[in-house]
Amino acid sequence: MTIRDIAKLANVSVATVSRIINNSGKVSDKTRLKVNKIIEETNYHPNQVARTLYQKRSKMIGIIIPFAENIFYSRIINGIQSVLQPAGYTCLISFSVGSNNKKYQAAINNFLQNNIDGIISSAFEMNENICRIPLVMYDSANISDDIIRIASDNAKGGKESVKLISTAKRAVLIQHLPLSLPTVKERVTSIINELKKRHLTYTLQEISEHDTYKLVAEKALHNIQTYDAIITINDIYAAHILKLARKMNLRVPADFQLVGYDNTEMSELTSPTLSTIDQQPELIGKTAAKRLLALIDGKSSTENSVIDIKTVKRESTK
Amino acid sequence: MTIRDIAKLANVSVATVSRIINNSGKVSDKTRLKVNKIIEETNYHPNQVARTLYQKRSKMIGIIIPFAENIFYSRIINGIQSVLQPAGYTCLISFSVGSNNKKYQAAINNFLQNNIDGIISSAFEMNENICRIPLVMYDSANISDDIIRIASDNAKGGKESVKLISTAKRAVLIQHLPLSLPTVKERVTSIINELKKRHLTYTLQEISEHDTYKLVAEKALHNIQTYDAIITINDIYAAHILKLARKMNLRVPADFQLVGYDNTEMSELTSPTLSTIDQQPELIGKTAAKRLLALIDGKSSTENSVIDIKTVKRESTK
DNA sequence: TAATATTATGTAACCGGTTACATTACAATA
DNA sequence: TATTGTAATGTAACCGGTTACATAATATTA
Repeated sequence: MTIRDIAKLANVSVATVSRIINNSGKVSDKTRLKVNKIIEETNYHPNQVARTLYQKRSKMIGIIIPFAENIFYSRIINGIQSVLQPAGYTCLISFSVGSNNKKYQAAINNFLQNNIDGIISSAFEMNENICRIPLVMYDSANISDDIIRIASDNAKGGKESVKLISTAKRAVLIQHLPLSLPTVKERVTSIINELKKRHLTYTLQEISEHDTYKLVAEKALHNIQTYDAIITINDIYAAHILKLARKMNLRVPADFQLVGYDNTEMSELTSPTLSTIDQQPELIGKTAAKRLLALIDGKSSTENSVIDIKTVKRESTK
Repeated sequence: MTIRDIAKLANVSVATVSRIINNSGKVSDKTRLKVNKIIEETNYHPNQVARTLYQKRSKMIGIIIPFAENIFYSRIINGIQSVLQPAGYTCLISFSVGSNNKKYQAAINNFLQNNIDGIISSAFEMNENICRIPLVMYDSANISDDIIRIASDNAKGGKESVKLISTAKRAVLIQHLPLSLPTVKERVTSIINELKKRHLTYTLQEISEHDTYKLVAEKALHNIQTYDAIITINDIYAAHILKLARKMNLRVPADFQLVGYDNTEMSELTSPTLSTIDQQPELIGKTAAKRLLALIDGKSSTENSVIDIKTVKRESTK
């Protein structure tokens, strides 16, 4: 069933049918009624592909997600979708791109070949093809002033982590992923500043993404008698530290305080429950989508959006 | 940059360029080299939309996901993507469809309008439009013999749950979502069969999706002195029960045994760690994608795929 | 060398929409 | 009534690919 079939059935031209479908141009009420009735009866739905070909607008947004199995990104997607779907947009998603540049380029090319209207992407390589279409980045570095970046308030997140364990007397252990990751850099810098301001000493311990949770927990507790508190990478790492601490008969927060990150489901299920920082990923996603839609409609500034974090005080800190 | 531009630059016809791009028909080596060089130099990529319009094959698969924030579905997506992406397919995903039939229909219509090549969907309403395109279902009822269904071995999952707590002397409490959900029905039926076979008594307790975790935990432990074991809905519910049990000074598995489902990250982080059943969602996703590709290529039978489960024995059972 | 088969290339229609422009119908005005 | 303006509708080109069919070039065979 095509627009020409409808036109024939209604004894009008394709232009008239198109006008009715799109509510554009002048059409008499009589004709509109007649055509709409036939559209209804035949359950006709215009083909989006044909539309896209001519208009170069696909009503599709390309989304790049580094890791599919990470709940943080799932929540971001949830936020994105909650804005895009009511606006009539569909999501073309490339998962598990990780930091694989080849996969990244393949995903972008695929988007471009499908006349995508815009891209929401995490960390990302510059490419002249991309810059021509609306782009919003999340969870990545501040690459250039021309590119909108949606990021959690990592500085505040770091500062609030320190506040949670501010009663520490001895040194604080900071576990972190490589500082080459911009979000990590921001957070750790802020943690250090706040510790210094409070005249607390600290030790940095860099963790590789390839280290097992178990190993990271062992590293955390190896010299635990030296420390009063651990600020670790996120809730999962924190939960593994708690597990090992239990085995070692260490009490939290009596022997040491512990701070996670992300406020995942498990952070309120551990014993003790975890103090943590909520990045509000749904809000990150929503904001990214809103900014992108504004950009597509040509009415957006290029300033970045910083998403507020929420401090969640629970039992693992004093 | 279009195929006509390339043809002009290379002094050949569009047909020749098309043949070269698609490796179809006869082309002399000389011409092929000349054209490929220009394609390379201009970084030309054929437009997928135009292709799709003519061929009615979009190289896109529509995926319906009920809940974006559920890690179980994230893992299924991961599995799907790991098969589809190397095969050159892109995923058009509708998240958070839940059991909202309106959203469901909208998603399907959107897929059809985009000339999608196939659909991977969870629970789903019949619709004459859909049946015309390749479809694979997961996590849903066995609607009809014509539709391929990929499902976890719920019967085995139920049976293994019982085996985990088989030392129980008193009754077993079974918490479950409404039996109108086909997967729930299968599992609970199997649990009951296995309990009967072992001459164990039991109580069924139906839980609503809208009940809070806290409430469900309270319901679970309300008459706990009556029970020796609880088989609950999944790991999250189980973890909440553990949390409340701790508060009530109940020991697990000494006072009662507890079985979760899904083998989520948190199941090895609780104290005690949770015995659970792994549905292997990545495998479900992979299988669904493979079956769909076979169906698209017209070389698939309509028989269902049952995905094996893995029993994970941990500390919450004896 | 002419006839024929084979290979290489080109032309134009097609996919199913949108829209610039042309045309027709009808109402308003002189 | 003739003229002009406006509303309604129609025609055909266009988007950027693919492919059936036609034609040209070259190789093979008699």
